[in-house]
Amino acid sequence: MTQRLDATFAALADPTRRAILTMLLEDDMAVTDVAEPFAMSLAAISKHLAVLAGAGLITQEKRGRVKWCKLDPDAMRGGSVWMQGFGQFDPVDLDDFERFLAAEIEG
Amino acid sequence: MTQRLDATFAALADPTRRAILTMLLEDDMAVTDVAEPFAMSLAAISKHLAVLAGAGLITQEKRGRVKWCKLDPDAMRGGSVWMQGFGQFDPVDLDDFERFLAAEIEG
DNA sequence: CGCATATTCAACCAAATGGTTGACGATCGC
DNA sequence: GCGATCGTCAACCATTTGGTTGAATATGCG
Repeated sequence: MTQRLDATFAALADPTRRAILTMLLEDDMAVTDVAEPFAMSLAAISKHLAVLAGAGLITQEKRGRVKWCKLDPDAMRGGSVWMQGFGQFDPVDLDDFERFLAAEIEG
Repeated sequence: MTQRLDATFAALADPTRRAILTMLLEDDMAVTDVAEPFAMSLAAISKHLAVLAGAGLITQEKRGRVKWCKLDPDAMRGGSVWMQGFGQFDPVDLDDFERFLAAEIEG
């Protein structure tokens, strides 16, 4: 649980990766197309996508020679609930947060 | 704006720092007391607190020789709104999210 | 004053991160 | 089959990160 949050937040801590996620909000994309707007090698983007996939924030499916990247926003739920528990700036399921808190403390 | 999110998410990506934040949810604490439950040097905790303060997630006020650490949950709002915009798992101010999105894309 | 407590600083270290380039393995289209 | 395209792998590099220790700087207490 803790490691899941580690992965989620670490993945989101990079501006390139957040930009990729916003792009995928529009539509699923091939790796090459994801890379196109960035001033960075395809290999670098490929690594970023691997990080996002590792955190569960995207899924990748290879069809033919192109690998399609699809946003999986549900993977953000854990982190979102965690943050909301602190801020209380938005309605939040307190039971959810209590469980996260407990898991967090026992490491 | 982007850098702010960088700092927020990077700060939250470490389990020690998240645990510290949950401790501060209870009450304000001195640095030494924050460090007590961890199997790690005081200096290391001091650095973690500096990271949290740098991200605005806590404030530190020195009174006498002890430095009090106080949770500042409002600093989590930006990241929380950002995540909610993706997941849509909870009510969110869509206008807020649109602005974040725009800022994110132009880097 | 003199000692203990609270916290940071500085130097150092190992490991992780974010990037590069070049070669490579698949797959598509002609 | 062949050349172009899609994507990853491997090796390398610089920087950042998360930790250590030991010395230094305040501040409080008797």
